[in-house]
Amino acid sequence: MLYALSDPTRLGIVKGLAERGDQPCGPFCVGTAKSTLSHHFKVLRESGIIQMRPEGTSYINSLRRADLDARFPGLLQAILCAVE
Amino acid sequence: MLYALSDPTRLGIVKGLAERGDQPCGPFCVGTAKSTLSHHFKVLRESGIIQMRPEGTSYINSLRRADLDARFPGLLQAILCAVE
DNA sequence: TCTATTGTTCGTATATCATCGAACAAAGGA
DNA sequence: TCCTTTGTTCGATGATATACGAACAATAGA
Repeated sequence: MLYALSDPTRLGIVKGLAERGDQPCGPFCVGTAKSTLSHHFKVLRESGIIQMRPEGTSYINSLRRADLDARFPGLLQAILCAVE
Repeated sequence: MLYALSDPTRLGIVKGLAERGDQPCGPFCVGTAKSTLSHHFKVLRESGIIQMRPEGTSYINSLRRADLDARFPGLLQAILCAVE
């Protein structure tokens, strides 16, 4: 998990989801290739930090806050507070 | 800082310092080359996580808990708790 | 002075990672 | 049916990281 969040792009995604709520991948696609973003979302998914659910023509990403708090108590919040 | 702690070797060093208190590099030199350890200690030092003070013929490493808590409140503790 | 201990630095090899473009798959709407 | 949108997968590439041995510097002690 620390590895997943040690990349600035991925940390930015997590921060964005925390601040602006669930959203698809699109909004993060600024200045980065689609395939690169897809890779980062996959890393976040496989490390259990986010989940994607299909909705209409796209997918909605959301933070798995409850799961993370259960496995790493306080860690996500500490990281999000420190990101400012 | 997340990058520094995302490496298992470095996380092990930080955990060792937290559990067993200040100590030189030597005790961590099991199964890893001296130069490799020196590199990891340097990364930890440069990211502000530990500090080294000369003492006799060697150096003593210590966690910079106060500084870390000031900059990233609760983060170190959350990580150490999660490491078990 | 000589030797041992402790950690650093250097050069190098290997592995991993981030990034990209292009091609692809799935679903909705015209 | 055709086209658009959204995201994935597949190489390939360049950058970065990890790891090692060997040589080095500084210090303490015999």
